[in-house]
Amino acid sequence: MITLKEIAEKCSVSITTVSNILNGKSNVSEETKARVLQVIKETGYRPNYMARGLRASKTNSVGLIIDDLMEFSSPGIIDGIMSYFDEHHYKAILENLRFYSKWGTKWYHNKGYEKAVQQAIEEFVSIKVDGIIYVAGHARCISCIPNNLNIPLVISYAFAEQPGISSVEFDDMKAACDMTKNLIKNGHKKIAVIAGTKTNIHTQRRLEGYMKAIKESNLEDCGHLKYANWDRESGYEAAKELLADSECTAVFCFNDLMAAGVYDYLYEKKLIPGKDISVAGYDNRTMSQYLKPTLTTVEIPLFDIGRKSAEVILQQINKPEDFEAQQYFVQCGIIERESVGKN
Amino acid sequence: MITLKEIAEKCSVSITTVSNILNGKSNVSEETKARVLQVIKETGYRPNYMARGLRASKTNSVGLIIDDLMEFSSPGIIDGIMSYFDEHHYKAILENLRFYSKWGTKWYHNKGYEKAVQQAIEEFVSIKVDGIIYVAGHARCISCIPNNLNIPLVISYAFAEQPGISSVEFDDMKAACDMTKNLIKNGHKKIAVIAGTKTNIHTQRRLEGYMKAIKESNLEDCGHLKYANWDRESGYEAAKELLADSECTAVFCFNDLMAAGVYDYLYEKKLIPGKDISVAGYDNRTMSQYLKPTLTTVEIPLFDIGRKSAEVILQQINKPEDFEAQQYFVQCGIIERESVGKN
DNA sequence: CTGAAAGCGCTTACAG
DNA sequence: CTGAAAGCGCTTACAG
Repeated sequence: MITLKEIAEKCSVSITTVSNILNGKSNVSEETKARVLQVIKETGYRPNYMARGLRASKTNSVGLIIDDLMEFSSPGIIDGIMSYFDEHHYKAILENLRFYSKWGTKWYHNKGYEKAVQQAIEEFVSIKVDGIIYVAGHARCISCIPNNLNIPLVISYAFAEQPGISSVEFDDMKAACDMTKNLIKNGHKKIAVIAGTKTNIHTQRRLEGYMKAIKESNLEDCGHLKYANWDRESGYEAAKELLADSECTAVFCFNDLMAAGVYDYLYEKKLIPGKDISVAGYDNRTMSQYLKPTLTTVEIPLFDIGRKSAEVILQQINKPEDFEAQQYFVQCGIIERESVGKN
Repeated sequence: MITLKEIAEKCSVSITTVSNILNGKSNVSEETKARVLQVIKETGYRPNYMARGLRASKTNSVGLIIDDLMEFSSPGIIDGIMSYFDEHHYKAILENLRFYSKWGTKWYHNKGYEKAVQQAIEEFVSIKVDGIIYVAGHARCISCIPNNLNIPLVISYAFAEQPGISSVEFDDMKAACDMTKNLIKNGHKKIAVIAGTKTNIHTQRRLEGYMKAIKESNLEDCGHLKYANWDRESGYEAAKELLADSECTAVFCFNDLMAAGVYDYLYEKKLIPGKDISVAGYDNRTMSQYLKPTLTTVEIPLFDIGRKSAEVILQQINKPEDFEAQQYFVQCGIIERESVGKN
């Protein structure tokens, strides 16, 4: 591997000069600059990242802490982050905590997870990343970020308990409100809800959005609400209890998986989604367009959440003087497909 | 950040001694060792990664080059890699090439992609990773790895043209053979095939496996074969042409997406998969269990491919003397669901 | 505009 | 068993 020193020798200048050129300092004559740049190009010289990092304590890398890479939201967010990093020449170092794989769907009830996050942060501090993005597996208030952290950190897909830490989420409440209004616009007045787990923040925000839409449309909440636990089976069970003999003409499921469970129930009853009863989902998972009929759902802007997170962390790294912690919200879209019909 | 030097001062020993203890050298008395370890623990000292890397030119990190993180196979493979790295205290640095996003589904016909891969390799060499894993987006013979590469590299999900580079893939041929035999075991003698694109290696290997099963079962190839391009629409079109008035009782689709297209066609014709005609898929994508009836398919062991790739690269890094390039094949499983019935 | 020198925090022969 | 010293490849005041 060719070094700065060798470049300097080849050009008969000092290593200081070469370093200055590499770092875009203006105090070098055009003539030497051109000559040195030429040699650098010819030799294919690339600066030693470690040496630069050690000396300047700036590594152009940020650590990504991922609750679980296999969670449906993770790859999209990371993709967004990396597309931004690529453009700005930053590298991402991955720490995949694998919480779902290790501890099942209820991992966040296991307080051990907080220690794992803290260890990951420590690890990244030790390897001297310039900043950290914590990509959460689901929305929640995160309280395990050390208070004395002296390195930029932003939370993606969740938010921090303490002030001073930026986060970027999607506008859950607004999207639920929009979807409910979409249902109402289609003539539905009694809309059942299959929510997620009761204490979950997604559930709370979506419920709030639903209520807002009902209220703003001068309707009354029909009270047909069931809490379920986000999976297909629980959606099926909830549908069974909720739709058996209600007068609801539509069901709003707080995720696509539970909507699939509703489909299972309707299928059994020989009822057709979008015709006999309208069904709306949330998440726009890939499977939602393979359901028959296709599922009307809320699209979560994962890529944009990632991009924004990357933008925010690089701003905090490179312009710390302008930094001010904020909670950012990215807007969702409504994907209209076949499962919602006119009433 | 506390340094080695400070630890040494606190313990009144030399930094050499502390370094030796940290690196598990045996030439230190138990007494000093215990004392120093105690202080290290108390202070929460963590070695500076950059300094260690610079001096020892060993970073305990490997670069992951990903064709496209959004490809369905990528997260599972990466998850497997990282689970192994976690156990062995290695870090992964991600380079997401985003080929599908940038250049569409035909990116590998665009020779520019090879340059991007080479740049990514160069970049990783420059930042001094200990090794590189190239996670391909689909199986193929990769010919753009520099010959004079003096850093371990293994290919995951594809293989290298030149000798000397290990790869780990899944046993595509065997799985296709197994699935075909599964169909035959269910009494099907005329099995149509909806293959992928003609020159694709997955297509070739799966076709080979299909033929092998036909031959070993003393059946004759019914000749009902259509090449399609892996997506749902092409599966639909192929089904239309292939199943219109053939005597085939089963269709083997070379991926789940095309199988979904077959479902679309059958749905139109009011035919039921698994009853009127059997359908088999390949990939075990999430959506395959949301199709109705659920799809019988081949499960690709993504996690295991990742684990194995990680194992192979660490072996090559840490025991270069034992290294011998090999092409590894991980076995797939058959997921039997509802879309294949008795004939 | 240019360069000599110190130093980032470690590891590694080497001497004792 | 212990430590002084060189050096990994850079950046950064500082002097000229």
